[in-house]
Amino acid sequence: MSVKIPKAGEPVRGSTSGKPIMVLFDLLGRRWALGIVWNLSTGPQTFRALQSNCASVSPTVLNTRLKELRECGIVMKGENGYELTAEGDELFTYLQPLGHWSQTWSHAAKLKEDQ
Amino acid sequence: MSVKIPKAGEPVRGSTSGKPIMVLFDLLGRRWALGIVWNLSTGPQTFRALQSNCASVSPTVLNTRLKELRECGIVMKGENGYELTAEGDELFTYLQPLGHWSQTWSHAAKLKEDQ
DNA sequence: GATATTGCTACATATATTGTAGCATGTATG
DNA sequence: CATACATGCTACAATATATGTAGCAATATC
Repeated sequence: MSVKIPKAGEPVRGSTSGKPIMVLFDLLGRRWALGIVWNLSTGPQTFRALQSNCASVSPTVLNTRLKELRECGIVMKGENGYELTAEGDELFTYLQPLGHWSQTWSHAAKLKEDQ
Repeated sequence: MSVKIPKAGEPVRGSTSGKPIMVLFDLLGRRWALGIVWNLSTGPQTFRALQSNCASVSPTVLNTRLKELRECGIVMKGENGYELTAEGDELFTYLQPLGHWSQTWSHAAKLKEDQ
């Protein structure tokens, strides 16, 4: 069974629009996809390194995600293992602000929980 | 069976760190979560409206996602259906640039495919 | 009080993810 | 050369999640 990889301009999992943003969301809305991009932002990593940084990801899924991300031009295989492409790097710059936001969000969530 | 909802500061699905960004990624890395936030950014929507905007989402999953997003303070129920909270709105402002980026990305992917 | 719309729940089926084992290849070490 | 270790996977069973369809209860509309 081959993995369905979202292609630009093509419908994705039921979305008949094929809107690029929905294609992207479909890709990133798979387990560990965001985490992989995030982890690779600090530089190339071997398969095993990624595996231990993405805590509980199974090699099966890691490999599947890496395949998908490679086919979509976000990740590539280099000398030192897997790394972000120029595009992947650009994507990361848009993801990065979420790091800071998530902290304030998490803080707010905690306060609410403590009430 | 209750849905495990990521809580700030708590470990998530095997990630023992509980880093906020990983908590957020765990939440957003579930099917349709990103799409729901995106769709709600234009204003409140009824359950059924959301359902038809998120093409193939099943009511089961839509309801599960909405519950999760509500518990995490990103979505709330208002007079006119579901809508983003102030925090959700803020999250969206960080997501928004991805809309434009996804278009150039999709374009690049197409060119590559055509070679 | 009949009809329509909305917000779901139920449930069977299909798909995705996890967790563990382990193999093939490459490189370093005796 | 042998053997030991790391790396990049694949296989596969068990479990969790998502889809698709049906339909029900509650409210609004005629």
